[in-house]
Amino acid sequence: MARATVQDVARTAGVSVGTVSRVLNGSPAVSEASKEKVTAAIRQLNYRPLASARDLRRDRTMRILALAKNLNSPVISEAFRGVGDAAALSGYVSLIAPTSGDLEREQQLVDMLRNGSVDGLVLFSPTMPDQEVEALAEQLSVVQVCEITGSEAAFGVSIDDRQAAFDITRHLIATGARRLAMLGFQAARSGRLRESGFRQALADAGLSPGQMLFVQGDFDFHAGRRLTKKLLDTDTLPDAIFCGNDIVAAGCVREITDAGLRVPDDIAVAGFDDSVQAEMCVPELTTIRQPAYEMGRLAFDSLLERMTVPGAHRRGRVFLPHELVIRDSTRA
Amino acid sequence: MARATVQDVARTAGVSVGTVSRVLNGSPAVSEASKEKVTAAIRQLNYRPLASARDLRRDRTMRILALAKNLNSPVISEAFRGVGDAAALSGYVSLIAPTSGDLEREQQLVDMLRNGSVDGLVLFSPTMPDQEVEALAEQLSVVQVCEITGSEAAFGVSIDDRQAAFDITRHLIATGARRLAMLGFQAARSGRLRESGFRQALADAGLSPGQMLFVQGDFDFHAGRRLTKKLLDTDTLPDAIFCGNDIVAAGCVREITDAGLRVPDDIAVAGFDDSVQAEMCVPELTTIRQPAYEMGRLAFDSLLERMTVPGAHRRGRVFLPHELVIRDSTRA
DNA sequence: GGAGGGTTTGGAATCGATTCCAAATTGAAG
DNA sequence: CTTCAATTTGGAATCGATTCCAAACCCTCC
Repeated sequence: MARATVQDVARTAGVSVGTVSRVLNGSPAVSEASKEKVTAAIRQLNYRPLASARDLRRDRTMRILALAKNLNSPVISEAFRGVGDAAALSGYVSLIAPTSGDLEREQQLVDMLRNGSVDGLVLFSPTMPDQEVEALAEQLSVVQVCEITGSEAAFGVSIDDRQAAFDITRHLIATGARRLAMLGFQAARSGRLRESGFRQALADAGLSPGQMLFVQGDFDFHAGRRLTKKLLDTDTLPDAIFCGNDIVAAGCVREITDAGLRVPDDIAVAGFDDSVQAEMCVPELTTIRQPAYEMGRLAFDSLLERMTVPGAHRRGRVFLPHELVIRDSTRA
Repeated sequence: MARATVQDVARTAGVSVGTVSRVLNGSPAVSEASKEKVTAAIRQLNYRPLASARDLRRDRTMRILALAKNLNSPVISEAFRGVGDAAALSGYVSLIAPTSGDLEREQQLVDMLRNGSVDGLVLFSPTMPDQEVEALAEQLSVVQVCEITGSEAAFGVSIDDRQAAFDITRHLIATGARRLAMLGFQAARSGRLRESGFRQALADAGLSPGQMLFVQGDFDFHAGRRLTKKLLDTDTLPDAIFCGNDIVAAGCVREITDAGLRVPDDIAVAGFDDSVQAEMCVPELTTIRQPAYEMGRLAFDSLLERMTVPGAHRRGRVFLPHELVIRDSTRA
């Protein structure tokens, strides 16, 4: 049995297609009698309006798409929950797709916005250069969350990564650390900002940075172990290590512990993101909490305005407050 | 500037819409001269075919949607990678959306298949009852991965959860355990199958199960701690605990360690899934590895056949082999 | 130079839902 | 019983890309 159309419904209900459409869209200009006939016919034929026909005519889809390198990240999945909940309140469906850092796949997904498959786009961790993000946001409905461009040309929601790294580094120094190392991720802007905040805190305290190690590939548990091993193989050990996220910090702690040293007594370790891994770690990690859910909500609100108000193009960046969460991995 | 249409392209290129469409779709029946004019016009107008118009005419979208309660699960995100890679090879875009276990939201997303917003659906952890899944699969392109219905009415790819739980429990017994407890999740079919495998292994060894504790809400780290605490508060301690996944097992290990007991010497612990958390845990977890990526690939292949071959409706279940990964949390 | 083959092209019809306009119906008021 | 306004209805036009059919075109060969 083929799909029923609005024509079929009109025929079985004994009314015109106009009336069927009016019932479907809750127009008040329909008599009670027609409404019942149409509703009955719809149920009888198991009719659903075809999305492509409706989208074509209405020129919108009520769908948005979010893109991230990777869906595992706890911050991103939480932020996407925020996007999704806000979207649902306004009748939008939100979908997400991983790009795996593949530029070609990212382009293919961004094309879904260009060709009208979705009404808006949320970028969590773009692979394309900042300039392209901004060019895209210039003419289409795009917002950024977490990983945002350096300029004010587009719109983005994030925490102040530089300040957060500065805060947590200052905490490390306050607990007595003097030789501080960092395990970071320079491929992302947020990673570079965190590096910068780290350096600034050291400079302010009159200290000079110890070893700065940066990952090339995945910024994960094994990378954390690998880099820490390299760190421990040198003669002068650091007394504190700042890691760009909790997972890497967990790898770091693990490698230190396996080497027979103690955290935080011999070496303090700090993470970033306050993901569940921060609590799974032994000792539990001092870290930075990001208001990810709220960031997602805010991003959708801005996207909605962009999609619905003609000519609205919000620019600039919103930085939500982060929180320093102190746990046993850094207590003196 | 409004969106350019195929008409606009035809006008600026000085050809007909038919020719433009032929160029767009790579038809050979176009002269080199026309092709160039059209390509130039397309570039000049920055033209992209509108998805809804194309989808309407072609009666397919080249998009599929995957649904899961939750995107964090490492097995699901890996399986979805498999789906996505296989889909990309066939020119399909694959998207995913979390349902949060909310029936209404799930229905809204399933409607995207019903109304032709996508061509196929991959279900990872449905919230709707099995019967509805099967009714849906009966008439539309749906496949299940990981969490599959009990009957052969629909199609699904999974491991044999019962057998896997049986295998790992037998391993626990082989390393000397005699009083075995379990932390499980009965809300999911896979959870019940794992429970059944666990019980069977005990029965085969002539043992009777110790405490069987089941979570109500989230099956996460904190739930693992909470349940383990309850377990440790009784007078007769178990000498091995089988947990329904690695995260819960990590919580379990943590609670045991915090209580001053040792894993595996006092109590052995086994997990499930072989996620990165199994390696982050101290000691590292004995667990079951699922070939998640391969499961996803296979599921897409079947979905593709269902979507493209008229009348094809593959039924039944495919169980891929799992692997028992033995680590320090259970070594004698 | 013309007939016959293949190649290329134009343009109308189509997909299915929405919307606008005019026509039909209803109801109330006189 | 008319008249007028308000309500309800039918149906054609529309959205933009694809596809089919017929017409136009180009060669080649006799």
